[in-house]
Amino acid sequence: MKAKAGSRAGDSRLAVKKSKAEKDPNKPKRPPSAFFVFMDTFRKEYKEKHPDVKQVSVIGKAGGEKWKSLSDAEKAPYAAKAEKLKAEYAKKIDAYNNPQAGEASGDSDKSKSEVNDEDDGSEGDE
DNA sequence: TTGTTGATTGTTGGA
DNA sequence: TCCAACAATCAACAA
Repeated sequence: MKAKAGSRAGDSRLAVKKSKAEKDPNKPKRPPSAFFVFMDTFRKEYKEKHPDVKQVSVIGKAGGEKWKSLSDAEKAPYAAKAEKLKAEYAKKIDAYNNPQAGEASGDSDKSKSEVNDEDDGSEGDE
């Protein structure tokens, strides 16, 4: 799996920093994948167990190994959250691609929709 | 002082 | 269909 990682490592981030200024401020950021959602929690736990370890590289490796050791059931909650974020990202991207669509609808004053995504009621899936 | 690097995986978007 | 770019994090080092 390192085969692909090799390409990304370095080049991608380098481009990010350089082109960051050229990025569109209105463009929504990509939603964190299930792995990143897991990492958010994992980092906190790792820091508690290893307060001396502050190297993100080390935490990243540890998180990667832990992630692989997790079962689908363990990843489920993280994947579910990632999907939710992905759905919100889709809406933002749609608004970004069609900014007039939202204005034309006059949703500006009506901040309805969204929000309720927390308890949309689809929880009873399992 | 400010900016980049280091590593991880997943997801998305473009070609 | 496949590849490249980008998402968070933060100490540490370099210019």
